[in-house]
Order: sequence, then C-alpha cells, then structure tokens
Amino acid sequence: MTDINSRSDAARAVHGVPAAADAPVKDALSVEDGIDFAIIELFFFAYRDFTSDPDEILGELDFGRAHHRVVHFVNRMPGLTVAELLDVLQITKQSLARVLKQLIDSGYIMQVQGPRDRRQRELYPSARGRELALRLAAPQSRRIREALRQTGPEHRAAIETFLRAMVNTELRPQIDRLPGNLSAEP
Amino acid sequence: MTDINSRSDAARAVHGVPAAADAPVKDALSVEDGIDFAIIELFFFAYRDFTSDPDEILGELDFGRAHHRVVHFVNRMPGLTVAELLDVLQITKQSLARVLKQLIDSGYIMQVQGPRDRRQRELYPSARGRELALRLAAPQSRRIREALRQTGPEHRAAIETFLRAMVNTELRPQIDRLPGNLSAEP
DNA sequence: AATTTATGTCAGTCATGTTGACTTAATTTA
DNA sequence: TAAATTAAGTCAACATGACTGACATAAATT
Repeated sequence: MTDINSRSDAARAVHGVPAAADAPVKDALSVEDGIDFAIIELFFFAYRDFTSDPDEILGELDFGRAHHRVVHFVNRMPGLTVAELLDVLQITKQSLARVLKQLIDSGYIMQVQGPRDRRQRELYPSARGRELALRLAAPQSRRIREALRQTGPEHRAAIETFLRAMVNTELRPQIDRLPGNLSAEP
Repeated sequence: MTDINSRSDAARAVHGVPAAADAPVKDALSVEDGIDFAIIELFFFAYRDFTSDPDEILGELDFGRAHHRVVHFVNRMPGLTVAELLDVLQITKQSLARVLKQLIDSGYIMQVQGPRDRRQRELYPSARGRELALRLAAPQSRRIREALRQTGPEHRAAIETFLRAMVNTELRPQIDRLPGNLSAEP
C-alpha cells in the first residue's frame, strides 16, 4: 500500500493543488448550504432503479440500454427517419449505427425507403419489435403505477408538470408531440 | 448501401427470427396499450437534462459523471469508508479505484486511516472538494427550484414521496439516512 | 451540372462499467 | 498464538456506448 497522503506532480499541475495538504472537511454538506440535496439524490436513486428493470430483460438478449432507447422511440413514433431518431436521442449517427444495425439484423426493427424522399429510411418495429418494446416498458410502468398509488393518484398531474419542467425548455415541444400525451392531437 | 431488407443468419439463430419478413407495424404504441408512456418518457428526458448541467463543469476538469458521484457522496457523508461508498454507488471497487485515485491525486478527496479499524480508509473532501461539490450541485438545485416554482411548491412533498417510492424498497433506509432529510436526526 | 443532404461505414479514442486473480495489512476467530 | 477473514488496493483483460474525423453513395435541390 502506498503512502496514504501523497499527490502526483502531474495532478498538481492540472488542478493547481497547493503543496501543503489542507485539512479534511468533516461536516456534511446539507440543506443548510442552500442546495436541494433531497431531490437531487432521490432523482439519482429513482432513475437508477427505474432503468434496472429493463436492463435485466435486455441482458438476456445481449442488448443494452442503447437498444432499449431505439426500440422504445421507434415504437412510439413509427416511421420516423434516422435523422429524427438521432435528434430525439441526441447521439451521433456513428453511435446509433451499431445498435440500429443489430436491431435490424435480428428482426426487431425494419427500414422502409421514404416515399417522398427516397434517401430517407423510415423506421418501423416488426411484430417482434413491438412485443419487445411492451415487454421492456411493462416493469417500468408497473413501478410508476405503484409509486403513484403510494403517493396518491391525485398528484399525478403535479408529478408530470414537475418532470416536464425539469426538461430544457427547447425540448418540451418534442415531448408534447409524442402520442397519447394530453397536449397532443386535437 | 446494402440491401434494405436483409438479415444475417447469425442473428436469426440467436433471436429465432422467422425466415419470412413480417410486415412493419405502423401504429404507434400509446397509452391505450396500458403503459404509462408519459411518465416513462418524462423521466428519461428530465434525467438527461438534469445530468447535463454538471457534465459541462466536469468536462473542464477532465472529470466524468463517475467523479461527480464520488465527490457528491463523500461530501454528503464525510468519513464514510471505501466499502460504504461502494455500497451506495453499487459499483465494483475496481471501477471506483480509478476515479477515486484521480480525485485523491488532484486533491479533491482525502483519506484518513480508520480510528477503530486501521484497515479502513475514511474518505473526506478537502476544501477544494467541498467547493467542487457545491459547484456541481448548484445548477441541479437551480433547475429543481425552477421546476418546483412552475409546479407550485405545495406539491413538493408529493414529488418527494413519488421519487422515493420509485426507489427499490430495500434501498430506502439508506436514502433516509442522508443528512437533512426530514426523517433523519431528531 | 454542381451542390447539398440523408444515410452508411471505417478507424480510432475515451469513459465507465465488468470479472477474475492476487497482495498487504489488520482484525477476528478457533 | 496460529489460522482465517476482512478492508483495501492493484493488475490485466474485456464490453458497452459514447465520441471525432474522414469518406462513399444515392437522391434531391439549386
């Protein structure tokens, strides 16, 4: 085991660490510091467990979270183009390419040449892809249902409003365009 | 560009894809399928933007999200041991080792030999580490404050209850032990 | 006819997670 | 006290999913 209090010169250069070791801070950061730690941490733990349910199913199929996201949005917005999918996921096309190829090769997602613009590829789920999307969403939906039950279902609107307000303003129109959201079609 | 409707034999073997191409499913998955897509998607988008704020600060320091989590919990639970930190983060010690070493080398986190059990290493932030934790938490807290304002602050309790209920039951005691949460000290 | 756009692909890199094997020092147990 | 267990650290190899940059093809637009 190396010396318990040592520091490399390289780190000192990058971070400008003073040569003299300062004292360890022993008091905990707390709400008194003006930061909403309760919700910050709840959000972290909640999201971690929220994603763990589908992860198990995905593991069996040798898929990852990236596959989940693609399957999800293709099922929610069938016929969307590759460019539109990239826009929703906010990743690069090189990043999408691998998982999309795997999903197409294994028959979960199908491509159809764009009817107006034949350069485009419209993405659709196959029956198998539809089934997978439902299977992945089911445990998440169950978790939400149970959490809402514990909270009191009358608070549903407030929770939706809060989560929507947590999203960057410029992305909210995109969310509202998803099917089955109150604000969608007339 | 390769044939738009082709499928490898390998994929067919693993996933048991039928030889005949089935038809693309053209209707969108929707609330009518009995799944709470609204909250599933809001949670996804909200968490993505929630983590993007600190990501920018971390990028400047050549740190990542893993560093953020370590800095956060060491500041919230100063003096916790390596084993306790692993328990909170739910990662392996080899995974933690890299980022923890970097944080110690660059003077954000300090180790103190356990007073009772000298095998243990208690982790504390330095003044610099405390400062970083606050700097990373600030934009997240601001986002939450603004979202709560839009929702109506009277719904705060419901939102906390909901998020807490989204966490796996067995982890809730751990959350409640964090400082400044109503249910903590008397 | 030239340019732009939509998609796909190759190659390399990085961050962060994993498993497995092993060491050292300290504590606990038999 | 000797043996076993525990806390922490380390080495090596690997997987996933992100990134950048460069380039190819076909189709649409200018």
